[in-house]
Amino acid sequence: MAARAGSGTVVAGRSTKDAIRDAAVQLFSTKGFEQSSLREVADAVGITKASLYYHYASKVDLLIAIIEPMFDDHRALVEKLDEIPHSPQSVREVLTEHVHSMLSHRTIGVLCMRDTVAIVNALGNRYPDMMEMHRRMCQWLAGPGADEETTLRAAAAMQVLGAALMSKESVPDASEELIERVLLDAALSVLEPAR
Amino acid sequence: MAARAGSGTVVAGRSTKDAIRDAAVQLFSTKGFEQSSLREVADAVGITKASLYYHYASKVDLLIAIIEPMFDDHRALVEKLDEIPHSPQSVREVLTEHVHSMLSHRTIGVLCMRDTVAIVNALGNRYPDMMEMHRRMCQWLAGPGADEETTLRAAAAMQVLGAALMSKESVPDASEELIERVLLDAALSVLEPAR
DNA sequence: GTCTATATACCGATAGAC
DNA sequence: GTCTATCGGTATATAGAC
Repeated sequence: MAARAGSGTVVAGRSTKDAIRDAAVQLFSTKGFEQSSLREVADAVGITKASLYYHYASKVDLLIAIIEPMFDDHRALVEKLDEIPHSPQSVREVLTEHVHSMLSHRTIGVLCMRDTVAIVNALGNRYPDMMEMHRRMCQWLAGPGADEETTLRAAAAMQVLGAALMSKESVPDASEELIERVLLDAALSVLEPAR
Repeated sequence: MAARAGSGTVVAGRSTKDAIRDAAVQLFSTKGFEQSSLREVADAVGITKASLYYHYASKVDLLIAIIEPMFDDHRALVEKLDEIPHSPQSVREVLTEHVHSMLSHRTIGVLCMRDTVAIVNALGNRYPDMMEMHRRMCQWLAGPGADEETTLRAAAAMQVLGAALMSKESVPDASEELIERVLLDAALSVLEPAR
């Protein structure tokens, strides 16, 4: 597939399939998954809806292509947790890995954070463990036998790391190193009880 | 179904209009605003879609009836900020008022947090300042002339307070007093640079 | 206030020509 | 790979009887 002139907008080196995914990320992030029609995605790419279906079998398949890499990273981390003993050091390591993983998926961050219901609705059947993963992460973070305050602090710490997914909006020019350092420190301080 | 004097039919002390709103909150929170049809809302109440339109002029009007109280509280706080000088004490007071306000709207918390894009899309024209309010709050919290780290810490602190809106999921049985105390302390610790 | 019935529009998805 | 054309379904919203 080479670059084309006229109404075609395919850039050399980037396949139509990738262009569709990128346009969909942009659209889904601003308008939401359900609020965006495949006709709008196709228009943004410069093709028709029928052509889009040549590359993706369904709207959900397109969403999966967008979400799956981040989802796989998150699952890989969560499934390790059972074998990691809960200690101040391991907490720091797990949080570091998590915030690092989130930063590497920043482009789809807003989509994940602000359109969660639609995504869960669309992918809930395909990934039944989707909801449980966040819960397991919070639970491990709180530690065994955690009381209500500790559980709440763990949930709040996860919220802090969620700020990484929206850092393109809040601090667009900040380096990943700064974001990782600051959010890790912030999350750790949330986990500590009042001084 | 006992009719009462004046306008409005009352079922067990609750008007049909209120019943519609409550059913919509429940449905929108679990399925999302756009994924929920007015037919589903009407079915949950036990009326038809056409009857629902007698009480609410449109789907967006129904959403407004749900969201507006929280939105008004938030705006009232944000519009005071210009006159509040930035000090450790005023930061604590503003955060306290904000988390208190959020806790009082916990029933629509999940809807606001997990379906933001759909809500902004539906109400964006009606409330143009919706997006800006969060930004102004973050900016005030960071203080005048804030650098990137401080700005990021302010955004993360706001994320922590957002945990209040999902506390029904994370710590269903916790008291409002506990949640308010813990999240306020957590948010304040996020704002402080590394020790 | 609630109903039945319907207008109108757009959606996801498919068929088949080129 | 991309197109035109269309199917079947469902959505919001309305009209008018009771």
